[in-house]
Amino acid sequence: MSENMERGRRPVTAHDVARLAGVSQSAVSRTFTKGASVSPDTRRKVEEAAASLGYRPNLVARSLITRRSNLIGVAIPGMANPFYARVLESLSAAFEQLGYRILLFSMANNEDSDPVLEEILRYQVDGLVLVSASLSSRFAEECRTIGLPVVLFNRTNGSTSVSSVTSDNITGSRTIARFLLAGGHERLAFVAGKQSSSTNRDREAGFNAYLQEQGRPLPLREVGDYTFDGAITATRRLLAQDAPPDAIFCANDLMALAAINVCHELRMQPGRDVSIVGFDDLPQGQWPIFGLTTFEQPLAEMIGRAVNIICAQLADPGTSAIQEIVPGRMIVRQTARLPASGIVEVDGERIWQP
Amino acid sequence: MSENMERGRRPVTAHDVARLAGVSQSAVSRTFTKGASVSPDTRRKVEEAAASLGYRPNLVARSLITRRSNLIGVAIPGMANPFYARVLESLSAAFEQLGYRILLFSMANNEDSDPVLEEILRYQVDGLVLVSASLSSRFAEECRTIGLPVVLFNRTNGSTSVSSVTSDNITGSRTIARFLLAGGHERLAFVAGKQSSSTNRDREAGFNAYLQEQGRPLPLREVGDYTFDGAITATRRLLAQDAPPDAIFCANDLMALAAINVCHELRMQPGRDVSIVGFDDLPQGQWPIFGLTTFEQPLAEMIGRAVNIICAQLADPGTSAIQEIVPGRMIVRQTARLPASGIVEVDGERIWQP
DNA sequence: GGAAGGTTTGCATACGTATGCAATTTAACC
DNA sequence: GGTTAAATTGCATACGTATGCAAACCTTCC
Repeated sequence: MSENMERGRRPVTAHDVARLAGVSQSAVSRTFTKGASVSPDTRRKVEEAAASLGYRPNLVARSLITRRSNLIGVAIPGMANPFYARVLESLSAAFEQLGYRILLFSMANNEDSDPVLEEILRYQVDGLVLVSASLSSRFAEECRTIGLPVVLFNRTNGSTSVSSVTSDNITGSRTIARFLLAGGHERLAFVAGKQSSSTNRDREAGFNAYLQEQGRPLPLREVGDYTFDGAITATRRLLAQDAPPDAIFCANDLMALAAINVCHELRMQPGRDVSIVGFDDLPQGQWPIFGLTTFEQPLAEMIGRAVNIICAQLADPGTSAIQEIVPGRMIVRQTARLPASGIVEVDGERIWQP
Repeated sequence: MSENMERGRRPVTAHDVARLAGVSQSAVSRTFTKGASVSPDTRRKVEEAAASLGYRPNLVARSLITRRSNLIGVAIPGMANPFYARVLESLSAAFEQLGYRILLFSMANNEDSDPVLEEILRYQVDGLVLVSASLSSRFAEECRTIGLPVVLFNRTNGSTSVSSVTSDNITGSRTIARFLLAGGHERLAFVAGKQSSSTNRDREAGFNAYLQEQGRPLPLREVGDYTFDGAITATRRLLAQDAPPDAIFCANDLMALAAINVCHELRMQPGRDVSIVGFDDLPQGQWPIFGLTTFEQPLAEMIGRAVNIICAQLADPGTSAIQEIVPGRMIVRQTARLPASGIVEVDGERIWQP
């Protein structure tokens, strides 16, 4: 109780505890290792000694032995988009539940991610979640070699050799196209996200595919880069045209909120003067002032799948890669004119089911 | 190039590289340790061998020796409040610049933080940033004993023995009170944040103190708990009164945005029918649809100070604790009626300087 | 060419814990 | 009480790297 009070003292180790408790270091280790064999008597002695010295097991040393760090590396783009903030929070909560901690890596905007990954791997993380980032085939191979579970979140890779979890972007955007046509819109526009992202590719493809199937022309198109400011500019351009669109599908909610802001500037009312639809279902979109009509990305479900994939691979490194595509729902609020039919209410949300 | 290709192979170690390169393990270590003494020749040999084997230094083993993990523990509340998302992102960016990584700990809503800290310390983090969390004196003492740099961010502790960085909440809220009175408001209201937080205490104290000094009655008061939903309820109650307030000071921006949403519901226009003021200066407040008048928390500056405190203590554990209070500015936009004078424009922002 | 000084290298050990193994103690049972 | 099985314990070693130390090497200068 007294000798550990000086500043900068050498940290208390299992040996110190063992000495004080009159047992071996192994005994100390075993009392702190769940499932090990210790008699109630020694356990008590050890725990008392540990408490009196303020002993705390050194997880770094433990990791070196067990080859498990209990860390999950998470690479995530900036948190300017609230969607990513939610992803991180949910991931953190889910993994903490399982006894894992999050080692955070911010990916400065979609630069090459390889150097960052190189760094991550040195930390001996037990698993890796790449949010909206891609994985070079070299690293995919590398991770498989060392048996490191990896999952791409909200992004797919070309190859099927790496696991991924996405929402059903194609069906979602097809549904949006169908919803807008059913609502009697004539002149559609699409505000694209980052051109390099798989989500944008899929959302644009699904949207355009449905329009073409219905013999409609392709939508007007601007690029908002998945950012608020980008979408402000894009929407202004769209609405300043001689023949402006009567409906705008923004490839994510953040951009849709920007579009609503532009409407506000122009004294236009979303849902009456022009329809705005997003993709994500952010909490902000539910705010009364926005009331955003959007296609849901079921975050909780997606997180659950991602965690399961990691756990499965952790339990058996031989588990093969899997591409999960989680279906979502069309959430109807006030920013888009409604179709004549198909609106149902499901646990507090209005859903469109064609 | 060939033997590391099988799945689940034992990871490549410095010994393997040494053997292939025909040097000692020490030489390998030294080539990967910046500032160590290696001849160009052996360095080349080692680097070639390392590349061909795909060697990656094991930072866990290194940490065990050097007693530095290059990890900074960050404990942060949920990210429903965008302010925290920004804090995390900025912290991460700042520390990555210095070669540190963030180990993330979500604090489920203000439960006792001690068990979480207990856990953090086992990971041998080099520093600790507690965002809006307090530190029991027991742990403060503990951290000092083991020489672990700690800084409270956006919260102060009672004691001066632990470092903290906050914005100037008292001056800020005094300024808001003065601003509202100068704008001719008669009937003020305050929407409080979490009662247990030091920021809320200070903001309420400063606001009330100025009113009292001016011989004004205390404001109406509701509690919003720093949450959007809480502030929705609080604002509705305030505005439903027989004699509703003509100005509402919400203790943070998130609640102010909620208040604006309530105004929208009630067909009231903020800045004309009622004034709304926040505290934070979130990016969302700058959105055209909100145009929130607020008192700034200068995030970049605050992050810089926090990082500096950690670094100073890292360099010299004897460095004494310091309480940093960073001044902010009153940012004037559209949600509050303006005083007759004192508005100036500073790099694109309109500031009120009484 | 040789001495002095600097640079590079390998050996051995340490970091703090987990764990296989053998020895010992305890429990169980007839 | 004696035998067998089970539970507990300590010893010794391993994890992968960094580093003090002394030996080996190279450079420089007279």
